[in-house]
Amino acid sequence: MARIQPKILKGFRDYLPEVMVPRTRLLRRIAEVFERFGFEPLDTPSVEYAEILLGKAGPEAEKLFYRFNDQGGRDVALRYELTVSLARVIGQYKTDLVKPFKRYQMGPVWRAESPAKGRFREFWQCDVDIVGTDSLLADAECIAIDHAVMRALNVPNYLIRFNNRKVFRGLQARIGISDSETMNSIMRSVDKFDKVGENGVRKELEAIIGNGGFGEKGLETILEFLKLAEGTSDNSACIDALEQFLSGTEMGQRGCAELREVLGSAQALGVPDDVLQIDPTIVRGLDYYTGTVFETFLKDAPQFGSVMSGGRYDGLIGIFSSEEVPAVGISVGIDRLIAALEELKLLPDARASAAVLVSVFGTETVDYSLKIAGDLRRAGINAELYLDPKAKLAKQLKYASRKGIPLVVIAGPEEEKDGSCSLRLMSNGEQMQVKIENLAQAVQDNYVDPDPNAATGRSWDWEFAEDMFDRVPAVGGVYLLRNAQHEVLKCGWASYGKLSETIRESVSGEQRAEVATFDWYEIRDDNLSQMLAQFINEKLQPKFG
RNA sequence: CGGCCAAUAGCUCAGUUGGUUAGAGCGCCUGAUUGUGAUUCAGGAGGUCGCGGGUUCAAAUCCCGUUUGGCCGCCCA
Repeated sequence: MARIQPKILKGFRDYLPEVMVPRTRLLRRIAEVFERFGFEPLDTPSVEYAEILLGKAGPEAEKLFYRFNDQGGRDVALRYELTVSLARVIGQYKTDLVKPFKRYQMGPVWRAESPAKGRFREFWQCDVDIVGTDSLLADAECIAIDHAVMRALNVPNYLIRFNNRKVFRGLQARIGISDSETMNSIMRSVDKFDKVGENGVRKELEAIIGNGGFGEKGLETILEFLKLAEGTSDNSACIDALEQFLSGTEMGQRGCAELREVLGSAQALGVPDDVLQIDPTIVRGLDYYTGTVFETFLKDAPQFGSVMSGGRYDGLIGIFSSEEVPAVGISVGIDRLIAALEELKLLPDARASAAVLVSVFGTETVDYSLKIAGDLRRAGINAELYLDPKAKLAKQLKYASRKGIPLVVIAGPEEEKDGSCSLRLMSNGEQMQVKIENLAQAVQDNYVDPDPNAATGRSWDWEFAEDMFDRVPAVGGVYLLRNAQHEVLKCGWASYGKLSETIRESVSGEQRAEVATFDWYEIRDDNLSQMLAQFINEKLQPKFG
């Protein structure tokens, strides 16, 4: 009988464990941020009635659906994106949902288009939306979420460029275009500004002129408008310039007022000014955005395009409801983001779930190894047991090495005799003898989580450098500053969430040169933190008091 | 959908006027006096040369068809 060839469909992918481990960590971290902002998860079926999913998709988009008849002859399709299902949920459970409805949803979507580099037929979307409020605070929250996600993933040098569609509508009024179809194609062209540059946009616009709607003068006005923000990093000056340019158009004035309000709220939420940039060339290619729009770029990897983007779309969610439902949301381009982080070497290189492999020396000592593995697991440590007691030790070590498990417990008859075991560090081959009652502690002390974002609750010997502070999780507790000789210079404490900034602000300019490293310990009780810091200061009498 | 290119071991590929039993590197498995991995040495497994047809004494090699993959364009973001 002929063997069936193992193969997968074009445009579909396997996620092997080595890519799945960092991927799920990343997704989990993003979900944590969403939940920190009070969003709940939602999931919906991947197959729905075609009439629902097709929604208001035009005949062009319809071709891109995986659509078929099920065994009962129903006309169904695989979901094309997540927003339509959200709209259906809003319409279907209207009275049950608390408004504004805040949900996040991560899952695969399917598009029957031709696969290309970075474009697949099955890929993940990761959406977070606020439905049912037109408050601009929601828009500002979205920008704050964007910023928080980038922070949580440890991304350096990102820029959130944002704009407001109403500003563009003001421009439309200014030029005197009334046809919204023309305006949509103009926006699609402008959206390519980054990719094709000013001249590319000019060419595209010239092509549109042929179809009527606006003339040479309008084209120059558009290009002039697009360059308003060029060279300035001062956002409020930028808004002023836009406002002046669009004076006399009601929509333009409203757009600028919204921009100003969202910017102010985002700043008040703690988004620093230098990651935010007003940019009139950001319009998003999709037709349905109505207000705030934004995109996020990595300055160190701009070729990947926007890794996270979103905006307000007040007309879309209401298609299954009787009234209009305002909404604002973000979509994380998870595949792009992973590709970009990989390029920048920012992906945790964790390949194994296990922190430690418990090897099995031989059939006589199996139960001893089983006990050790059980103890480690009860202590909350991810421990893998080698499953073949007859395998040579060399083979077991090789197994750990190939899987990227950093620690191996070796427990033969010699160790069993005195209730100990050997703990081997695969990174350098070092081995230590440990009593089994101390093993869990020893594993914890020697396990370096490959994910730099993992909040371990305590950490030692962090280099006292500017970029490290951002990696201290938002917790409270006690910290120690040390000099190059590892002597304690200062001990302090921070209340919940303030650890990072407290450490940063704890030394004066001249003291700073002396500080080499710092340690921190998470403590959830401020009183306890304070007492502990006081106690340490009394005991050690550190130089900086 | 249109154009160009490719398809030989798990992976990357060599194999040239058609000629014995199709090769290399990497990877994988086993071993090098029995308690130590990613280095070294020895050995081993693994291929109907994408599939179908044709030309020929003889095809991985030449011809036709077909399928799959890649790049460009169209489309989509």
